[in-house]
Amino acid sequence: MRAGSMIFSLVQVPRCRIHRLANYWGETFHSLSKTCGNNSSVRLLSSRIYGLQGGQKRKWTRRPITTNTEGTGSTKSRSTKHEILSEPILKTFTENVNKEQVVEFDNVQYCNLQQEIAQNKDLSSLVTVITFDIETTGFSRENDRIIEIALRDLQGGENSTFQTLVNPERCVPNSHIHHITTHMVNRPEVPRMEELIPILLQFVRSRQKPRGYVLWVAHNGRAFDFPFIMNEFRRHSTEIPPNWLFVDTLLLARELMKARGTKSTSISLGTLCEHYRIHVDGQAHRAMVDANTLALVLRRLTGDLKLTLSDLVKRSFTAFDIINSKKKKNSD
DNA sequence: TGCCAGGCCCTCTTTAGGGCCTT
Repeated sequence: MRAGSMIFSLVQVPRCRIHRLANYWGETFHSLSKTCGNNSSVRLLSSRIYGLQGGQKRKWTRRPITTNTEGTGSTKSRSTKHEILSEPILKTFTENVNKEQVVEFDNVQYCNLQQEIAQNKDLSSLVTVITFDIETTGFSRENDRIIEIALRDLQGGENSTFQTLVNPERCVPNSHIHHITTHMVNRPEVPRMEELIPILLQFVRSRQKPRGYVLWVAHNGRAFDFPFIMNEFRRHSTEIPPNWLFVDTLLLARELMKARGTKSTSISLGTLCEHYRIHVDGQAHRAMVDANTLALVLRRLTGDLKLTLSDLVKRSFTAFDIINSKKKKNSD
């Protein structure tokens, strides 16, 4: 059986009043634990793009890059072969992606999510939940750069994940953290951020529902991942799509801690994994591994907090919120 | 010389500071 066909789509869930996320995603997460690292993904680790502006033709090389990945808590060493996949969807990403399309994408009229929530409607046909993680050259969103990005669409199915190294065009000083070296990313085959953004937008677009929203989930995303992504977009004169919402699992973990009256407990992703006895399948601090781990943590957190998809949307914030809070703080 | 990230939360608190979390 193909892994993708085992994934339980959110769209297939019958409408009901109580939309427990844990119930919705039960099958999805069950499958996730089996399929992490499988071939239901789009990897973009070896690419070359020409002429992003003006819809010029671009070429993609098929140059496999091999990286060694150490398994956490294990002496086993795995060799992962990264190369451009040949699925039709990837062809869609790599052909005819230009800024005009992105602008067209931004002109789409989205549904009124608040109204849908107020009417207690099932949001599963409107919201795409994506866990994601980035690896960077450091903590500074201004001075550091993204060197790896990975996404997992929780509705599963074919091409539900996206991962790639990113060429930062600078040295990587913190390889001891993620084991991504300067040599691995500073290569012509590895896409630069300005090349990657249109493809990333196209991928997300392929996963979202008609007139729907995309809920990005990251751990400590409010302070780190989301502003980092926003800065990269700003640097390359691209606006964050208006239908992107963000949820921070660190805030959910704090909420759970508070509800339980627990204090002074670590709520790092690693500690949450230990708490929930989640097996990390691969090397932590690699984007895809952490995005997969986060998907499992999210399931447990939303289950413990008894959150529906609507509840999660209510706890989300927008790029505007992040910018606004920063401006407000600066003016204080 | 001192700083070199920044948002959120807690507390010995809000006219502030320290710790956690992300790489």
